[in-house]
Order: sequence, then structure tokens, then C-alpha cells
Amino acid sequence: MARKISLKDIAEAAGVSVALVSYVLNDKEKEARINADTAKKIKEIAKKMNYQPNQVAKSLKSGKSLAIGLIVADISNPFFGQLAKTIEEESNRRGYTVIVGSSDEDLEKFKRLIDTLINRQIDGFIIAPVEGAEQQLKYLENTGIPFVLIDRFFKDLETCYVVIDNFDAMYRVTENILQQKKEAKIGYVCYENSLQHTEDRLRGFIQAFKDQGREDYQEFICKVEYNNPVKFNDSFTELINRLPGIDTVLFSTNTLSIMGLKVLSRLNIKIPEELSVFCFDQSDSYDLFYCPISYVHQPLDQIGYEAVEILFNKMFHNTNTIQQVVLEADIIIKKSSSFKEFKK
Amino acid sequence: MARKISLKDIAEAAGVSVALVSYVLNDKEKEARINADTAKKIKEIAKKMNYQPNQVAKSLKSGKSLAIGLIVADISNPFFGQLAKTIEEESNRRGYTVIVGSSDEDLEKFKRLIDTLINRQIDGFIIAPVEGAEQQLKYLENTGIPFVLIDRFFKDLETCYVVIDNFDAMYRVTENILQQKKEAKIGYVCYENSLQHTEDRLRGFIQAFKDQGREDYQEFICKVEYNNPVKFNDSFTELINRLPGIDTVLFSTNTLSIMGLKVLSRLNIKIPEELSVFCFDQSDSYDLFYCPISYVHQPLDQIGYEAVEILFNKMFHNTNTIQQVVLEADIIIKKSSSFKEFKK
DNA sequence: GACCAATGCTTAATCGATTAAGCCAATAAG
DNA sequence: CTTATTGGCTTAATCGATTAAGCATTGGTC
Repeated sequence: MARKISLKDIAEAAGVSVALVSYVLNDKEKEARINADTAKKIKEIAKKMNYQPNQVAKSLKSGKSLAIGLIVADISNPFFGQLAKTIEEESNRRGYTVIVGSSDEDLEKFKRLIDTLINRQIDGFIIAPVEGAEQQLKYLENTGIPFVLIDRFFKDLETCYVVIDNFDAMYRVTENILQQKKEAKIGYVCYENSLQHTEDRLRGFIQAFKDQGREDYQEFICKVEYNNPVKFNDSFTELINRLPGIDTVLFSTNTLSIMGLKVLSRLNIKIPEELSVFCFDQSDSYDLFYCPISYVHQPLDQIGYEAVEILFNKMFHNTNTIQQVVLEADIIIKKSSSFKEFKK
Repeated sequence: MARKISLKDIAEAAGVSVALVSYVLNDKEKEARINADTAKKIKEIAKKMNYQPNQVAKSLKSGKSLAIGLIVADISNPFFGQLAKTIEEESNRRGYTVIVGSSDEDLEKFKRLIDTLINRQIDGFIIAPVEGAEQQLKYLENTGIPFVLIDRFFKDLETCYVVIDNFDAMYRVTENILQQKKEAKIGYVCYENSLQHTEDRLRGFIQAFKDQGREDYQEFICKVEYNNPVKFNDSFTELINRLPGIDTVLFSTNTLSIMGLKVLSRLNIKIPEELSVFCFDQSDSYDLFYCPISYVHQPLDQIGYEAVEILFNKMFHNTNTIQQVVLEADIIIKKSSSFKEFKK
């Protein structure tokens, strides 16, 4: 069982002081005026002993951990999985380790994650915050540790973020449907939280209705509890039954989409003949469904890339400028959202 | 910008030494014979100042980080996403932080991840190793840091692991198909790597053939490169074309399954009328496909749970016993694997 | 009153790395 | 020959926490 090699071990082997070894291995040869031969010797010994600096000791001394924290809402959701992958790749490229935490949309767990990571001297955060996280984010702001929000943000919090234009995306989707059929009955399925992106999507839906001269949107909105499949089934089935002649269903997240499609399959409702469907985020299921699904496509890689970019900017240039990036989502139109009278 | 509170700050506020504060906050009051009033006062001050111990300093002193490393092959794959979630939950319950790394099936990245995490004084590892990771695992063994493999293992490496019985799973699947139709032409699609689980699944496939008196399995095997969708399309399409009258396709991972189903949809091949299909791992797509897909279901939560359990056992009891858990997978039979003459 | 034990605290070393400051010898400048 | 400069290294403080060892003080016992 090989013990880890420390600077001390190298110093002893080379017959010099620990400090000298440190200078050499940090390429401070010029500043510290080190003899080229000594430097070479030390480097060779370090290599032979396979020296790997203890990052914990470095962190303690420097106050920097060379690690960033990524807090997602649910790591088992491929949406966040893909984001995590991009963010990890980008951060690794810059020599940083990513510590991923999953809040599971739970405020307490979210708080614990933030605290745990702060106590590990994390250099920066990329965060998909949970509902009610404002206080915690203010607290984080106060620590001076830079952070960037992704996917979600808070209107009354002046923070950096990278999100898509959710209002616009849902507006265009709803408009697309209403342009096909002005009086369409469009069920809108969303989570019953107060997160800005949830609200923006809903506002987009409503605004499109209004702009088409429709004021009867309220009855079409179906809000469901997070992480409660049983209640979802009840609420969603209720919506379908409550609205005979419903034309379309619009799901506002990928998890809702998947659960919804499963219910529709079970109810044996034919898409798009009996019902049009529009989903959110990408999923393999959309392509593999018997009727290819129309959906809002978020540029995940770009979100991840921009978030890392902004975070590192803040970390290195210590600037206080607030960068808020709003990306445009793509509306992917497939067969599931076409009314039969519109099909070619 | 609030600076972090250290023991020193509390000590000064309380007018005592740093050591005393440390004893009090670590509940060593009895051993250190501390006056109850002093202890109370220190605790109150610590609370008022919102003291949070610096985990980096603790780690340096103790050599323990209260963190475990999870290295998966691809964090954007929901299979690993779900595993990560379970492992994180279980570890958090025990007061440990999880640092997730994604190797992307790349040996170099895998090595870097291991090294990075060792240098951060990680207390233990849960690892889904990549091909060729044997050396690195031996090296890890040599450091004395406990680790448990998941999903994959190496035959000639005496390590702890938690896997499913891949041979058995694929044997039963193949058997199921061959029992429906003794002369079935079953295309078998797998990755061309040498990982044990890949091999075991293939061996299960072959053994089932042999046990049914079939020796013509070779022509049905289609090995494809990892992470190369274009080549996959070519190879898989070639397989379909090369075997006119092919009855069934058997995919040996979830990513292959999804890619395969997409190709079959594009080729407009009707399942199960024109072709039976059997997939691996779970995916929402399997349920949502027009023909519900039969698949091998791995008990992900149990794998995660057992891995954490074994790892913590090793970490705390410092035992050298090698625990190798082989779980049984469930074979979920849906419509996609029934030949039309067998349909009810 | 001398001695011991118990109580309540402080001192100082330590983990591994960084880095300002200092020391000594050799050489250059005056 | 003295002083300054440079080169080449070491010493020691530091990051924040832990913990063995030690130092007073008090009280009790013979």
C-alpha cells in the first residue's frame, strides 16, 4: 500500500529543502533564482516518485479548490444529464473539476448542497435553482463566490444566468397551433410551481391566446404537482375528460411530456387524428413515438458552454458585470401537432 | 462580502484558545473536561456567527474528505443518471458528498479522473470502469483507497463489484425467442469492446443457441463502434439487408436499442409483424414505442444501494473481504418480442 | 502542610503546500 | 580592501482544524 508522495519526500531524496522543491515544481525557477542542474534533478526525482500534488493542501493554502459546483434539479433527468456532461467537459478543459449535486427540487437539500460545497472552498457555482432559493442565492452572493444560474432565474434577483426565452418559445408554439385552428381547444399541462420559467411559458401560452382574440384560456390550464405520478394521472385524465372535443395538449417540460404520452397511449387516443400534441425539451421518445412528436428544443450544449464561459470570466477577471444570456429555442414541428385537415 | 468564520474568530470572540473551541464544537467535552458554562457560551457564539467548519482544513488534518468519487461512463446516459441519483442519495444520507465524473469511455479521461480525485483525498470510489482500466484499478488498489465497481468488472481482477448476471439475462432472452421459434434468425447488436459485461451478454446469446442445437450464431452477430452513429447506421442496416427473413433483433445496451429503433422506424419495418425486437436497460421510449418493447430490466436502485453499502463497509470496517454481488435482471416481455403466430 | 487527583484550560505540533524574508558565498564595483 | 550585487538556497509563517501534552488552580486526604 503505497503512501502518497509529498514535497517532503522529494526534498529528502534530493537533499534540499521543501521550499526549493515547491519553487521548482511550480516553475518559479526564475523568480527564485534556482540552479538549472538542481532544478533538473528535482524534477527528475519528482517524476520518478510519481509526485502528485495534494490538492487539499493547495486549496487550504490558496483558498482556491480548482473545482466548481454544479447543482441541478435532478441528475436522473437526461435534460440535466446532458447539461452536466457539457459543463463537465468544458470545465475539465480548463483544468477544473466539477462536483455535481442533485437537489431533487427540494429546498432543504439545495441549501445543504450549497453549504457543503462552500465548505469545500468551491471556486464557483453553476446552478439550476429550486423554488424558493432566493434567500440562499443572496447568501451565496454575499460570500463573494461567483455563480451562474442555468435553466431558471429569479426576476427580482440581479444575477448572471443563461436561459432560453421561455415566453417566446411557448408563444410561438401556441401561435402555431392557433394559426392552424383558431378555435382550438388546447390543454396546457405544467407544474404548479412559481419558478420564473414555468410562469414565462404559461404567459407565452396565454399571450398567444389573447393575441388571437381568445380569452378562454383559463379552463385549459392543468397544473400538476411535481414528482407525483398518481396525481398527474388523475389531473391529466380529468383534463381530457373535462374538455370533450379537446384538440391539442401542450406539455411544458420533458417529464410532463413523457408521463402525458404514456397516459394518452393507455387511453388509446390516436395522435394526431384524435389529439394533437406538443412537447418540451428533447427526448428519444419523441422520435420513436408512433407519431413523431413536435417539441421545443433547448440548445443544451450552448447553455452549458455559455454558463461555463461566464463563470470563468467572473472567476478570473473578478468583474462585477452581470451577464444574462437569453437563448432562442427551436420549435421542431413534426406530425404530432398537425390537425388532420392540415396534413398534406 | 462576508468572510468565512474560522475557529480563531470564535476563540477571539469568546476569549479562549482555538483548541478549546475545537473541543467544544466536536463534542469532546467529557474527554477534555470542559466547563459546562464555557461550552455553552462557545456554542452560542459559534451559532450566532454561523460557523461552518472548513472541510478543506479538516481533510488535510484527518486525511479524510468525507467525499466519495463516482466515475460513470457517460453521465448523459439516463442509465448512469439514475445510478448517480441513487448513489448520491444514499451517500448523502451517510453524510458524504459525491463527486461525479464522466469518463466518456475514454481511458485517458478515466485516468485523469482517478488521479484528480485521489489528489482531493477522496475516501472511496464507485466506478463503472472503461475498457483497459485494469492497470489503473491495480494502481488504485495499491493506494489503499477502497472502491467498488458497478455495471462492469474484470475477470482477472479481484475487486468488489455489483453487477447483474449478464450471461443469464441474455441467455434467458435468447432462449425465450428460440422457444417461440426454434429456427429464428436473431440479429445480435453489441459494441465491439472487450468489457466483461459485453462478452457475458454475447456468451449468453451464443450458449442459448447452442443449447437449442443451433451452431449458426456467428452470422447474426453485429458489432458496432462506440459513439459513432453513422457507422452504426451502416452496420445495422447491413445486418438487416444481409439476412433476408431475419426474425428478431436483440440490442445489448440502451444506447444501441434507441439507435436501432430509430433505424427500424426509418426503414419502416413493422414491429413485431415484420421483426421482433428485444432491448436492454430501461427507457421511456420502450413504453412509448408504438409496439411496447420487451427488455432486460436492471435493478438500478439496488445496484446503487448495494455499491454504497459495500463501499462504506470497506471504508469503516477496513475489511479486506472482497464482496462481489451479482444481481438478477428482470426480463420484461412486451409485444415487441412476440412472433405474430404466437400473439394472442 | 505535603501530596495527589481532578478540573479547566493553553501550548505547540501536525497535515502538505506556498512564499516572503533572510542567510551565506562568490563575484563585481569602487 | 571594502561594499554592493547576484545567485542559490533555507527558514519560518501561514492556511484552518485537530489533539497530545502540559500547566495552573482547587479540593480532598492523611
